[in-house]
Amino acid sequence: MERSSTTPGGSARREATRQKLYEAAVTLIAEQGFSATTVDEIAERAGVAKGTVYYNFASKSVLFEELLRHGVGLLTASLRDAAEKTAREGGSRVDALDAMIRAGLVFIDRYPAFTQLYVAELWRTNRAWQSTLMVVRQQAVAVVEGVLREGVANSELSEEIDVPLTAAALVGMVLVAALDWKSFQPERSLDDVHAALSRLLQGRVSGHR
Amino acid sequence: MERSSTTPGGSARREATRQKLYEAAVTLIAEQGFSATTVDEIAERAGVAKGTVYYNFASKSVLFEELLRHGVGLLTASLRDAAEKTAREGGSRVDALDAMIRAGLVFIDRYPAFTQLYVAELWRTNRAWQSTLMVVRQQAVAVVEGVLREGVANSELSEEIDVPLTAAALVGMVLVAALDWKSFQPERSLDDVHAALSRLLQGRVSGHR
DNA sequence: GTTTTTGTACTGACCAGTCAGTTCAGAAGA
DNA sequence: TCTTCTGAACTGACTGGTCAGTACAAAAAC
Repeated sequence: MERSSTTPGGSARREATRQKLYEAAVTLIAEQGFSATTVDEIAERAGVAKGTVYYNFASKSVLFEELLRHGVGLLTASLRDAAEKTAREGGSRVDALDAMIRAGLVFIDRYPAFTQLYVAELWRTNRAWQSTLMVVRQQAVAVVEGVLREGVANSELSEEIDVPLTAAALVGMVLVAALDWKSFQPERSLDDVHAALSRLLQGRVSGHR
Repeated sequence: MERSSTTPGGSARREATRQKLYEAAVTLIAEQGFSATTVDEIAERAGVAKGTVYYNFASKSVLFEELLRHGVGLLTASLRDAAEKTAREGGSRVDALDAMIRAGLVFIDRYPAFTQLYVAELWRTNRAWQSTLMVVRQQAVAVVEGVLREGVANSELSEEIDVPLTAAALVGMVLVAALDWKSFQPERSLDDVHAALSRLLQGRVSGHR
């Protein structure tokens, strides 16, 4: 009997196989892109037969879509956690943003391939999984937007800021800086990178003022 | 007689054909990715025969590499212009950064497909044109780094900033915000977007201080 | 008369998806 | 405990289609 959808229930064995396939697919697709990655490669890297891929997923693109959902789920949860923890501990909204920057960096540090793949596919148009991507993007950005809005509401942040645009810009700042970090100067520490971005967030770039 | 390398010289007619091919390729690859775009499609969209593609470029990936070089050349020139113009008019380095943000937005506004494609390919590893990308990326980021360094040198900017990382973060901020603008709220004006990013750059996000 | 483009046809490699058959893990019976 | 049975999970050779790149003769363009 086949399943092949977003099935939470499933034997332990099956779940393990799916996990192996996710891991194989994420690195290969990050390196080469979706179309340049063959199902045979994914199966080989995961150490299973090609048929197993199709036993577990309806198609190559379904595998990819579920991979996306899975990964962004992790990211969103981690951002939300960071924001809530800050709030619980009585931090300001700017502190929450800062904590989210760090959470983003930690995520990218742990799952660089996923991040790479996400960025590469996010702005493509005319692709099968377009709608999935939109949903999934909105989930992540919405967390940032939420904190910005709260900050504006309690006038901790200027009410002139453009919430959606600023949220996108912040996400972009972290994303690109982190990918650069991983690609071009991987020896640096997370704290280092975090400090640099924090400074930018809090406008401590200019010398005086 | 064949040519098919980075040939600056070439008849006007040939140059026109190449231009048509660039334009066709850039939109198709931005939408679908490199591997999912066929040479037949590119030829058809450009309104030329398939043989013409191979008369003008050695292969599909050579066409793509030259496209990259061509596009980033335009961007780099435009950033440099903005920085120099500001300097000539006696603006500060922060003004120069602001002008470069605007130049970046103008570029993305004019060549959204190229930008999309560039972002999608930049962090891929294991691809044929990897080295081309590295060179080309460095060209663009170097312009921003240059201005930051000058700012630090004349202590207009804090000497604690991390130049390469901050440059990457700024580029990312503009890139992602602009792609979001184009993809999700294209009705907004360039000035609007510029104002939001400018505010972020100058730390005018917090309400007080 | 030389360069560039056209159009069509072709080849050979590659690849997503299929399917008939095999293995496995654990339940039911002895 | 050991055997048999069952359905879920997995296998890998195979198929049909797609596509990069080639070939080339004839026509435009310069």
